[in-house]
Amino acid sequence: MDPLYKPEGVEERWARIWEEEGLYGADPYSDAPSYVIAVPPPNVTGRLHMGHALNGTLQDILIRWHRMRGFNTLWQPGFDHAGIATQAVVEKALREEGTSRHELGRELFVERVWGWLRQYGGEIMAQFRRLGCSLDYARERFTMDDEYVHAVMRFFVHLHERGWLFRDNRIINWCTDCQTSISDLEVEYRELDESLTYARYPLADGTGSVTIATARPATILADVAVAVHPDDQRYARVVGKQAIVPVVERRVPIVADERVDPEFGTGALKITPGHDPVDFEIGRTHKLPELTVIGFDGRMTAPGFEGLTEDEAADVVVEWLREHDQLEKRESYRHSVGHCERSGTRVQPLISLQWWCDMTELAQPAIRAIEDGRVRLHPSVHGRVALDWLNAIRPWNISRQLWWGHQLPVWYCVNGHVTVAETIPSACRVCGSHELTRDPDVLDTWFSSALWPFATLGWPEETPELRAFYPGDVNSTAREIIFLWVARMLMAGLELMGDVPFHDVIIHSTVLAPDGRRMSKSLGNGVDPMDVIEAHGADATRYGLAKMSSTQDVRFSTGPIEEGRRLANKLWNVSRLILSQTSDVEPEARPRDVEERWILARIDATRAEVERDLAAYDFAHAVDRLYHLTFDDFCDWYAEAIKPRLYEGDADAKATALEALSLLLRLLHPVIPHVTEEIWTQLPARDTRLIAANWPPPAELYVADANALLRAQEAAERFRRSGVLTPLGGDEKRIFDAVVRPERQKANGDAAAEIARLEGEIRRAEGMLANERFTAKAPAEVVQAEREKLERFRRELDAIRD
RNA sequence: GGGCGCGUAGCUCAGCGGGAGAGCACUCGCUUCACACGCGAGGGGUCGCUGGUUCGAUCCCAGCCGCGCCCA
Repeated sequence: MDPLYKPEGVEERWARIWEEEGLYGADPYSDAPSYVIAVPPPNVTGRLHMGHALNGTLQDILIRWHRMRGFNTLWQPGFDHAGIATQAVVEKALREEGTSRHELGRELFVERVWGWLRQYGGEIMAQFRRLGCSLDYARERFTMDDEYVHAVMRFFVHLHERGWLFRDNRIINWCTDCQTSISDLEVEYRELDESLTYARYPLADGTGSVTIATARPATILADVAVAVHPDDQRYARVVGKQAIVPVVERRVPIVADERVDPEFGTGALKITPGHDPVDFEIGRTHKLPELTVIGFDGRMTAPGFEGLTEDEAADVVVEWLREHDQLEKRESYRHSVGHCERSGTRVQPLISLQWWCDMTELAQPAIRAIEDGRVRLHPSVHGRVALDWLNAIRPWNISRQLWWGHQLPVWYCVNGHVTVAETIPSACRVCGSHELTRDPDVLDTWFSSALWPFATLGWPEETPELRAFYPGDVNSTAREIIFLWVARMLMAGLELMGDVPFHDVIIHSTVLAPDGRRMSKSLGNGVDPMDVIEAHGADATRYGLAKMSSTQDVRFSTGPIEEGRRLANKLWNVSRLILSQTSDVEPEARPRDVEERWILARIDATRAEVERDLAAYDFAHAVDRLYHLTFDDFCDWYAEAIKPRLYEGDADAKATALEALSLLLRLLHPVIPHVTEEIWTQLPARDTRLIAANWPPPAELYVADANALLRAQEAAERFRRSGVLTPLGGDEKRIFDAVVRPERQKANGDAAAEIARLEGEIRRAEGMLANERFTAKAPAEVVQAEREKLERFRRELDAIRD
């Protein structure tokens, strides 16, 4: 064994062996209790980013831990087809070839996408392998697999039969760049500095005018009303009258509606249902017409304005207002404006004929599941966020104007009837017409991901997998995915399977860039986890990421990763020490001396603490405990203390050391699997791979009397600090001599400093105890503890002075 | 605009009602036969600010100042 642990090669080798030996595989026929995590399906075109690496690490720690505890674990791998992202990638490639999807036509285009995916897709699973993630790779699923498509079609038909799907012209978020609608959750808001235009709308009866404020003057052309708040006294007299829209000179009603914010602008709101979501709602309430003046290319369609950009049209409108003395003022205005998160293009709210899913009934069981704790979010604050969203849930626009994805199982006949069917129908359900046209749209990607926890198991077929592995246990994901995935998986699972898809949802921290901002491609501040693995090893990366997981967002730093690397190296070296001296024995706990009972007790206590941490999904603390167990307890004290006996050839000490090491390796394995497996291989008498070894059971036998250890440690500290040798006897002295080796060490401080330190402590304790209000009001045990500390410091001081 | 969260050692972060912690960085001492990716010791903090509650506040409450995220 090399004195320096080098992960290169070792890690790849173990990852390969574990997978080849089938140790990642789940068994649907096993009698053991199952433990199931479905990986949040990464985008098939994506590459591993820090969020994936962190999430993969946490899930793998849980999976490996449960596997060692005897659970039949399934970590379900696979991909999401990522409609817009994948289509965009392939379209870009086509553009570079000088062609386009429209030139190819739909069928050829879809073939191209498959071809592209065969060549470049799915990279992430290889990266997960490199990280040591023990997904059951043989079970990889893709949301575009035939079986999966079947599940999606079934889901659509099911929702349709329930009466929750409808087709309607409603306002949507249109991306003029992607040429598709996008859901509310795909819109990101950005602050923009623009201007607010105040325009006077004359009253039709000639009794004056109403001034409105708008950030988008071009949409005046599509105004169909003016609205004011019903309680707004300023406008009470005009409600019910008519106003004349500038430029187009349209007479429109002035209505009262509570959704108008009296504080905004003048308190009078122009209503443009065709181009604003709130106006759309108000328009529907008041049964107003829905006019559109902007097309799907973002250009004006209004008569006389055709082809102009919105800004150009705005200039014309404002100029008209100025000429007609109806422009009151323009002022600068900062507001947040929706942009397509994919393309960055400003979202164009438009009215479009789309398929929608009414979510109200789907949401109710999900709300109850969260409320009654069948699904728990960690940290729990996210449960409330999810509930807020579910309680205010809105119809979901599920159709996308794309070619890549699940084409809607909807056919229209020449007579305008709609047929919804899982498989291609031969005739219209209503009139029997054979002239059917399939709806060209595809489903929102999240529509299919909602089925992930059970469609991957074969639903709607009743497979052994579905019986064995549903419901699952944990869903681990990033905060921004709560609504996109977690809530929708929950709703779909409850609706189709009658049970929650998982019981615990871990919302992990966001790993920020070192500069404290979010890692982003456009900022170029991202850290590639594969570079980190390359530089420090997968084990170190896993350790570091677990350490950086938290309820809070954490800036990425290499510190914790390097800590993991040192841990691996430390473990490697203490293993070298023990293995080099113990080739003639087998691991067995035969503790004879106090330090042996002590380390076994420490290992067991840490086991219990780590179990508590992991059960609470507190990975950072679990990992921290393991670090200190290894460095401080195992290496600094235990290994040093038993060295003399190892060198003497004490068979009991050797056997116990091997056993202690074997326990330590098991505790560390879920976090740093490669190095622990590599060392494990060299242990004598192992009958299994470490990945499949049993997690140490509670060992209450070794509740050790640690006083001798404690006194030796205190004496060591004092000696090193002050040069003062504390009189010790028996085990205390033996341990002290073995670990400290005072004959070879120079003390650093001096006795005077140690005396001063103790005197300070005594003054502090005396001061507290002299305070009558403290002794009278503080709990008795606190006061008592303080008295005992005082006595101890006095005793120590006396000992030094002697 | 609504909601949530964060400001603790030079850096990254724990702690969240009874003596301010870890890792890194820094200083000093160690060619100690597992490890210099090591061992030992040490310096370094009015725990964002201002009030309040309490015998006691980094921790609880209120306000303020910075920073961030989510939702509209």
